[in-house]
Amino acid sequence: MGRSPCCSKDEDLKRGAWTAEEDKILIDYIRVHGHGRWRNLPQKAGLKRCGKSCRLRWLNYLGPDIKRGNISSDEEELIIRLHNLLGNRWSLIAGRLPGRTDNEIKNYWNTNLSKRMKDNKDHNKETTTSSSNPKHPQTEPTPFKIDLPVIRTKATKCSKPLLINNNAQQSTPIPLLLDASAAAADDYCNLTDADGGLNDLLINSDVSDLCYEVLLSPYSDQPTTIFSDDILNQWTHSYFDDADDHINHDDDSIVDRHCHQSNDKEIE
DNA sequence: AATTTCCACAACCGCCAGTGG
DNA sequence: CCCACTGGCGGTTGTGGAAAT
Repeated sequence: MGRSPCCSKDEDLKRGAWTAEEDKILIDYIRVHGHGRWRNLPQKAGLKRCGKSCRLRWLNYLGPDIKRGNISSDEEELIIRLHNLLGNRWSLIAGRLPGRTDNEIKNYWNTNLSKRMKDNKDHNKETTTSSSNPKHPQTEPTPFKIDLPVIRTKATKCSKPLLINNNAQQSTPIPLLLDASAAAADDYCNLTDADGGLNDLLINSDVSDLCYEVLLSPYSDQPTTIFSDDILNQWTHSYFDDADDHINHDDDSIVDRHCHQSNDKEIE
């Protein structure tokens, strides 16, 4: 016997678009009682809605900090950069855009940007193809082999930072790699949200300074984001300085993180 | 003017992690 | 440890309006 669903489909609950009246009821209720306890909220507020639906309505539409209106070009550029960096991690991306919700950004990406990105990609492919000389085919370029530990993102949460990949034996610290293109992969370690610390760093930092991009493969025009050592040191120290009881610092080591999740894999 | 297609976005759904009893 | 509950996330769907035919 599993958990009961958020709202039974048999119940006489209203679905679909919210009316102005329902909005008002929800706003008034939250103004007085605050939000939380979403499951019981509709009943207490007198709404024939599922709690989850109320929560979504509040978070995505009615909340006081929600910014309506068109996405500016600055915001768009930031979304593109962050998506390149983080993949489909809309809540993280939204955290960098005050007043914008993850849903809004997700919609904007799906309707505008993803198509544009695809078009750009196609255009690049065409350009590359048309510029090649069939009589003198170039040898396939050798993929740039980079022997680095890779952390692929996963859209799940970490709660505890654990030590730690010690590369003290290496003469130069190796950069960590975040492969945003693998964001949907199921079984890789997550680079974010160690008790919120890294999230905060991501959210509160200027991403344009965080990283640089390289093409690891000549077969893909999808750049891979590499964080510079400086940034990683900054991240790891500013975060872990506050958590010294968790961490043993090692001067020449790059701090690596593993998730608490049992299915986390070793970095490659 | 009527119909069809496309687009934007609000809303829904299923899953997962965290939490507390 | 187990289980139920809650909140949160990302993917997907539904729908109304605009544009095209």
